[in-house]
Amino acid sequence: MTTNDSTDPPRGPGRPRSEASRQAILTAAFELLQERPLPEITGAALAQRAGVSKATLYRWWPSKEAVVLDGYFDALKHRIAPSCTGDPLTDLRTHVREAYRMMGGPEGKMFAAFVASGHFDEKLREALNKELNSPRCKDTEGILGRAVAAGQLRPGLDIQLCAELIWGPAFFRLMTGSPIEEGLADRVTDGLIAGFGQ
Amino acid sequence: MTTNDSTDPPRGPGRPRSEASRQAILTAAFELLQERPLPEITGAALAQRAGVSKATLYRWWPSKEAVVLDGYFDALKHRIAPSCTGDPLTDLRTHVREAYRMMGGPEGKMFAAFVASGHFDEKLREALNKELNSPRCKDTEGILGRAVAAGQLRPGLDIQLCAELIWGPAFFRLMTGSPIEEGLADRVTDGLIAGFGQ
Amino acid sequence: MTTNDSTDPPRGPGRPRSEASRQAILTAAFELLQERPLPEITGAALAQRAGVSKATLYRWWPSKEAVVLDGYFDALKHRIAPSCTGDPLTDLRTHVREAYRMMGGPEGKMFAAFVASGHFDEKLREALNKELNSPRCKDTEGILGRAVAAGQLRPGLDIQLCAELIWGPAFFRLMTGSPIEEGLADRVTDGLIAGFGQ
Amino acid sequence: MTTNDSTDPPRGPGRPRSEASRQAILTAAFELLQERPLPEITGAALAQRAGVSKATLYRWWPSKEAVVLDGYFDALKHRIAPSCTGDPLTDLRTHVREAYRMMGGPEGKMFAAFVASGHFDEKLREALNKELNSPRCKDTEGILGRAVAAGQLRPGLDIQLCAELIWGPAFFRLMTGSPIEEGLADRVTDGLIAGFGQ
DNA sequence: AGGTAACCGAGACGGTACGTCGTGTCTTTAT
DNA sequence: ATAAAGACACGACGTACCGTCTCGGTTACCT
Repeated sequence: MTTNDSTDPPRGPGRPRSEASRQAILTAAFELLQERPLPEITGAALAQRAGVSKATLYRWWPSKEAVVLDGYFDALKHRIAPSCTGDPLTDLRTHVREAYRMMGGPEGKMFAAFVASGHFDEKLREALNKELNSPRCKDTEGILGRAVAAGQLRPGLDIQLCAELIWGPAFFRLMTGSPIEEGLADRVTDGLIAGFGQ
Repeated sequence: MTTNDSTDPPRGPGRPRSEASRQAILTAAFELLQERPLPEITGAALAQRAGVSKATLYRWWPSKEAVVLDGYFDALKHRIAPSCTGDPLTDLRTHVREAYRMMGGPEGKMFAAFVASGHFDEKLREALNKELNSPRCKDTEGILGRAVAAGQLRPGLDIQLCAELIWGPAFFRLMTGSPIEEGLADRVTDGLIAGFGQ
Repeated sequence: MTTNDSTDPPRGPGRPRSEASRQAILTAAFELLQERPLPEITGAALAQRAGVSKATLYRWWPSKEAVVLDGYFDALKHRIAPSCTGDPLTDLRTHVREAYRMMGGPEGKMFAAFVASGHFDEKLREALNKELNSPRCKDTEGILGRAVAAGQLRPGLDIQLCAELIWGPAFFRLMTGSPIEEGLADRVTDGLIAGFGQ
Repeated sequence: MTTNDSTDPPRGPGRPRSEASRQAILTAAFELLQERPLPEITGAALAQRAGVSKATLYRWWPSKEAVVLDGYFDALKHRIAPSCTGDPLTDLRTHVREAYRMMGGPEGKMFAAFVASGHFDEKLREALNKELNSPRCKDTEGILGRAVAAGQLRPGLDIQLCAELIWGPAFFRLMTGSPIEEGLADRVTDGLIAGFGQ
């Protein structure tokens, strides 16, 4: 969440932080996250799986949720880089497709668990917004902006709202437990283009 | 969730279930729900507040979440009855406004807590969908259908999708912790009418 | 313990106590007593086995221990009737043998359970003393008295003490969990005769 | 019972067991034992009195009875050291007097509670036999043996039986709830010496 | 014949103790 | 200083049993 960045070692005295432990913890966290629902991941199990003491966990992270979230972030190298072909509408379609594919897959499962947990944990929620939700919305808004600029979407479009209209159904499905089926992304995109295109 | 229905007393032998206890429990549940976040509501506190034994709680409900959800349902007499003025578009606007007002207020806070908890509790989620989410979407779809029939929205409109586009941003805001401000409902409605009206 | 006597019916108005239920309860109590240790006999199990409601138990007995004790008494028709052959020393030997055989068998197991429970339950202890312990000691003392009178035991013998010396080892074995083996009774009797005979 | 021995600290890694907690628990156990009957001593009360968590109790002892028994043992420094004046008969008299005084006093009350509880708890019974009953009988037998060797008791005396004849009445009184009055010890000793002396 | 009263079964109730589990902290020795 | 090991205080959990109570119904006596 905060303390886990393995940046810059301008070391003072004493034994340095074990990079091996840090990696083992993050790996263990992600493994457990795939095996069982978040509330069933205990600090003890996490420590044992990583071959690490509980104290080490709490020395570097404020809570077990923070650890697991970092494990999730760490395993998440493939953020949705907004594709950029030149045709904004194609980019949009691809972007939404990828987003919905992710939300409908195992990663979405984890994401939903964090969103749910975040409702009772401010820190967690903020980290999640900062690292995932905000950038993703910004990406979407960027593409929408380019489409408007290219004259493919109506000028004066409420871009921020439009981004929320895109992500909204995914959240709705995720949190109500409905599946995010194959064609949903295109239905959303088509609908919006039909409505807001020109 | 299931057992709480105070319907039909075709009694067999034995002491009948205490209606007073049942009501006290539901009331206590709703009170506590207003006072603190769901995970901080304990079974013992619930029982004590209701002047009831813990055993009585667990005799009738499978978990404290179920109790609290029932308390929430019980206190929820004012479902959003879809207003029906005659003008579908006005009805739609009113409907969305009311929905967003609810989602943005204290009741939405509780609702969000149940949605979040439901992610880790199938029973809870199903009850929530059955009692709230599904009926609300049906209401929305009904209004949209009438608007289409009245020729105020484009024929062939993907009504189910459109309902999700309406509810989606509310869920998005709720689960990311963003406020659902005053004008959001109208922005959504206006946007959709602008896009899908004719 | 007290209320269970099925004596004299000088009845007033109202439905009379069900003799069938009373018997069923006592039988069930004794059956359960043979099946499991006393603390594992619950009021509910007792009632269920007897096909009776818990209320009926508590209407007639003050506690479940009292019920089970009555079941034990009820099944105990063969009190050790002090044999009386004419030779007091032979009678004594037979009496002690029978007493120790009982204490070493399954009945002694139950008896010990009541003695143990009685330590934490005054009522229970008193009933046990009144119905079993006192009469048994009286029997023993009677035989000892006859032996003294017949000049077979030393005159001036402390008869009450002697009875306790006879019963003492049995209690000692019972409460320490040591077995009461075949020959113990005779060892006790022989020892005492050797010491106190003349 | 087993785990409480504060012996040998050949320590490995990890936080060592808190000696302070251990002592506080044993002290609390003994205090409570003096205040109320054993079955009314609850695990929670024990923990609270000792300023310790319930988990710590159950980490080291299998049951509350075991804790209390250890508390009892711990407070019991004054085992009846068999007095040894030179005259075995005097020693015997003193030994029995002390034994009966103990059994008749408050310590005997506790002892009886453990004996009673032990009847339903094998572990408890074994610990009690190993720590108290067996050594005490061995002491008695030792004195009896010396008396026989000194020619003060009849040769060939059944020493083990004789020890049980000595302890038997004390158990009898204890478990039937009769008082162990002042002169009982001497009556027993005198009776046995009269019978088995020479 | 009808009334009254004590009984019966079923089973829900308040209360209390149980023993377990998870959290985050603290205390050791070893690196 | 940091690590593993693991003991610790705290507090919630859900279960079990106790003895009481509240129902609808059932006998019996007593007018």
